[in-house]
Parts: sequence; structure tokens; C-alpha cells
Amino acid sequence: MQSEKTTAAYVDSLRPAGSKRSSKRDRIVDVFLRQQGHLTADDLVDLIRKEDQRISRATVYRTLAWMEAAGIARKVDFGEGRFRFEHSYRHPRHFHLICKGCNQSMEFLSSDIEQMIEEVAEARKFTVTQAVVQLYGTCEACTTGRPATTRLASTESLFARDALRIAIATERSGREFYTRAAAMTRDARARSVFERLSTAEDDHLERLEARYKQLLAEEPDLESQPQFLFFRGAANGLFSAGVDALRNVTGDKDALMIGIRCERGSHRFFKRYGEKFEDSEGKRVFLEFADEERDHLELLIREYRILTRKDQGKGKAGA
Amino acid sequence: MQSEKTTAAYVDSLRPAGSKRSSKRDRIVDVFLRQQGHLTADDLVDLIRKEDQRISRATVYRTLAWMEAAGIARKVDFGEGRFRFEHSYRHPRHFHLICKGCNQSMEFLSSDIEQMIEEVAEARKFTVTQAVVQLYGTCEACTTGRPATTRLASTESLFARDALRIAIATERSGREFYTRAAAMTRDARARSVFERLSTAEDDHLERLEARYKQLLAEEPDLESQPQFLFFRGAANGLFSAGVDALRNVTGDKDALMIGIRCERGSHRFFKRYGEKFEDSEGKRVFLEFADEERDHLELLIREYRILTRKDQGKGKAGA
DNA sequence: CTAGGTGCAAATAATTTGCAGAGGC
DNA sequence: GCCTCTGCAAATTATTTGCACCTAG
Repeated sequence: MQSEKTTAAYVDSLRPAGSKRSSKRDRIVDVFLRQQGHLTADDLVDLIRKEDQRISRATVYRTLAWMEAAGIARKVDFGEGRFRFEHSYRHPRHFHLICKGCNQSMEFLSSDIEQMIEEVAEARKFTVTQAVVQLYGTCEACTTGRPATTRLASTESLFARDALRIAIATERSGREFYTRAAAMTRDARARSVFERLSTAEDDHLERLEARYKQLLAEEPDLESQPQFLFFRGAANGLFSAGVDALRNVTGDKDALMIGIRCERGSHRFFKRYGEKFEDSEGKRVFLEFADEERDHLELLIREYRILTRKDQGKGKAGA
Repeated sequence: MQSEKTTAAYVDSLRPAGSKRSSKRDRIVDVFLRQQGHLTADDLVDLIRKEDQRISRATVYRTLAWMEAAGIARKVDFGEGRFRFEHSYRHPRHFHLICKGCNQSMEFLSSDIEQMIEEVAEARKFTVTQAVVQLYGTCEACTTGRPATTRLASTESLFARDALRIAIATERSGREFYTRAAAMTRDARARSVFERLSTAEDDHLERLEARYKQLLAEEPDLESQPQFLFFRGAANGLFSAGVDALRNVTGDKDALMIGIRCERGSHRFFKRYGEKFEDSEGKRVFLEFADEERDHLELLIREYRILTRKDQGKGKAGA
């Protein structure tokens, strides 16, 4: 459970200027942040009433609107004819699976869907501010008997777990890519760059694996929980396509170009998913890695330019 | 504009058993089917009242529920706190872009998103009955000035246009694939199969192109309308990957195998999109092509088996 | 002191329902 | 004649608002 201090700091960081504090609102926000799942306004009123009878339904509605404006709460619509609310604290944006049998909702995220959405929006010149993806149907528990899965882990933990898995696969494939590239590269400078990056990826890999272990130590049942983050191309690491491509490659420049492409994808991945956390340490680690991948990227580009100049020099000399 | 006869037949085909007809309901259904776009219950009441003052709001609500149950109407929720309704007649299922500026909604479809959704559902063992994808934001007209694009074409026409484009690209790439495969194949039987299929694809191509031209003749501005159907892998035809793959191939069996894979994708495409039409001639054409592609597929598989037996025979004879 | 914030009760807004009468088969 | 459909008005549900009072800065 999160300490009150942490959520208080979180709320303070979002509290809009020119709004006065009030004990009622603080109490509502506090109760709301202690919940998980998707509450209706009425659910929240009931929860509040357990702690304080003197809070009116109107105030709860007003506070919900206030929290939404502040970015503390997100309004979600499951087509029930009323809204539900989920909080953003340590809770990245996501999509929903909604079971019509048990009225439970599950969360997931798909990089691939997000990307397709961006492509559609771009083609239509549409600026997306909010993407809603909701799959209605029947969950596993309702289809089979009723052994409802133990749903314990927070979205944040699941997100961290899956993002780390992808990151680890990426670093692993990156290490392989750079090791192979170093072995096949003739240009000495380029080779030493590949060697350096191979070592760097190895270092990242160790840190990520340590973090993954730590995560599992904190929540041992995390590994058995269902997949949350879907990211097709990255299941084997963002460099795995590059490793394949390396096989049909002859020049050092080609290897650098492949590295650039992979590294760019990798940078984007860490940046994008680092930013997905509304708040957390995971965010810090991912953004730090994003920076390092960007450094790698720049290094590769620099090296590519040098090699290109060399070739041109040769070309000119030869001509 | 659709003839009344056609929509009447459509409604009759969906009318549930044991329900009796009534002039009021018929009138409401008729008015509803004449509209396009997403109507609120109130919009519909207003429209009805223009033709008949004696119809009550309750009846409209009840008829809307009746139409939804019959599959004539689809309830859509744009998070406005009330529902809207769109009809299914000649109107395939789709996703929505919703502009918060002008409250207009646009429709689109993405094969890729649909596929990702299926993958997520399968991984979570979730049975999806309805997939909602809604992108909220600002449309082009609201972002720039106000030259609102002429939105005239029906979803069905746009769907037909884009599906035909993909189909044409697929047949074109299929023809190229089979022509090349025939040229490089040593086995006489297999070669003649490839030649036959090349001719078949050429025939399909002509028919599809004729249909496409006809579509444009009916609605000349169709080509300038925005993209409706998004299907990444198929922009260059479902065989284009096969054409590429053919370059790195040596055996006749490999060529057959690539053909099988492409043909399977192509069959799926025609089947899936043929079925998307709630009702139409496009459906018939697509399903007919799906059948023919399935025949191709079976032919290829048969040929593949024969070639495999030959090889085994040789292998045994040689051993 | 003054701009918010709060409670209460009334207002809205979309949709549903009970009931008595009308109408199709 | 029976069962469904319909109109009307009242009920229900989720949410918002007017207004008088309260409270933090």
C-alpha cells in the first residue's frame, strides 16, 4: 500500500493554483486514491459515508470534477449510462476489456494499437487527445467455471513487468547485434564503436535484470499474472530484426545504418513508455535509458557520417 | 438513394418472429433508415414528428430498442451522457473519430487494429462480442479554418472503394508472383499450375478494375474522399511480400509454399471483408472471389503434396 | 473580508415503466 | 379474442444547479 505522504505529495503536485483547500475535499481525494478499480460516483459516496456522514453527494460530484480537471482522476465510460472513475496515481493510461457477465473490467495496453491509431489520425489530419479502446464480451472466468483469477497486482506493476521484459529482450538482442557487427566490421573505428556499444548494452542488461528480479521479489506472484502490455515487434527485442538483417549485409556502413534504425526504435520505446507512468521510479529508469540510447544513436550517426566522408574521399580520389 | 423496396426487404429479413407489425413502428423504422449519421433518440423523435404528430417519444425509444435487438440499429456512445444510433443497412461496422470542436464524427476501419484486438483477446482468453475504438480530438476543419470537407459518400461506398483498391493491388501482385514463379519453376506440372493461376489472377484483376471504374462512375467524387479502410500490409497487395521472397528461393516447393501463404492471406481478406457488409452486392463479389482464392489455395496445396511425394520417392530411390 | 467550498433541495435530462385503450392476425 | 403495440403521464437514474451559509487565506 502506498504511504499517505506519497499520495499527498502527488496531489499537491497537481493541485491547481487559486483553489483553496478544504478538509472535505481532502478527505474525498484521500479515500478515492486509496481505492483501485473503476468506481461510480455512488460507490465513492458510499465509501466516503463510512468515514464521514456529513459529506453530501453534490460535493462528491464536484470533487470528482475537480480531480478530473487536476488530472488525478480519469472519467471512464463503459456504456452503462453513468460514468466511472479511476485514479491516475501510479497508473498509466490503458485500454479496457469489459466482461458483460461479471461486470468486471480488465486493463491492457498495446503499442501496436497505439501506433495504428497514430497512423489513422495522421492520415485523416485528426489531432487525437484521447483514445478509447474497449472490448466488450465475456472473460475467461465467466466462459469456463468460476475460478476467478487472483487479481492482485496493480496496473503499474504489470506495466513495469512487461516493459522490463521488453527492455531486457531489447538489450539482449542489442548486445548480440553489436557483438556480431563488431566481428564482421573491417573499419577499425566502426568496430571499436560496435564493441563499445556491445559492452554498454551488456551493462544495461545487467541493471534491467537486477530491477526485474527486485520487482519479482516485491511481488512474487507477478510472473503468473496475465500479459498487460502487448508489443508484437518487440517480443524478441527491438534489435532482433537487425540481427537478422546483418546476415545479408556486406558493408560496414550498412551495419551502422541497421544499428541506427534499431537504436532509434529502442530510444523511442524507452522514451514513450517512460512517459507513460503518471509517476514512479520506473519512469526515471526508463527515461534514463532513453537518454543513453539516444547517446548511442548519436554515436552511430556520427560514425556513419565519418564513414560516408571516407568513402566519398575514396570515390573522389579514385575518380 | 436506396429504394424503399430494398430497405423493406432488409427489415423483413431481420424482423423477429412473433412480433406483429404496426404502422407506427414501420414509419419509425422507415424514417430511421432514410437518415445517415448518428442520431439521438430526440433527433429521431423530431424527424418522426415532421411526418406524424401522433407518435410518442416512448414509442420511439421502444422501437429503437426493437431495432437494436433485430440488428437494424447500432447503439453508439460518444460519452455525451446519452446514446446515439446508426443503422446497419449497407453500413459495415467501423470505428469512430469524434471531433470535440464540431461534434461531428467520422468513421474508419483498420484491419491492423482489428487483428491486434483479436490477439489481445486471445492472450487473455476473452471472447469479444463488440469492439469499440473511439478517437476523441480535433478534426482537420476545426484545426485549420472552417472549409469543412464535402462529406457525401456513404461508409459503404468508401469501404467498397478501399476494399477494391486492396483487392486490385492483391491481384496485381498475385499475377506478378505467379508469372515469376512460372518462369523460375523447373517442374513442368508446377509450372503449368503457376501459369494457370497467373491467368486466373489476370481475369480477377480485370473484373475488379471494371467494378472499381463502375463505382467511380456512380460516385465521381469518391476518389477524392479520405481513406476509410486502413490495412498496412496490403497497400501493395497481399502477394507483394511473396514476390520479394521469390528472389531468395531455389526450389519449386518453396515457391509453392510462398504461394500458399499469400493465397491464404488473400482468401482470408476476401472472406473477412466480404462478410463485413451487412448487405450489398460488394459482399457477393468478395465472397465469390474468396471462394476462388480458396480453390487456388487447394490447388497449390495439392501440387505441393505431389511435389513432396516425388521428392520422397526420389529420396527413397536414392537411398 | 472575500472568493471559494459545501449542504440541501429542487431542477435537468435521458430513458423507462404502469396502465388503459387501440390494433393486427 | 388474444397478444402485442401505443400514448400518456408518472417514475427512475445520474448528474447539475441555485442559494444560503461556511471557512480558509
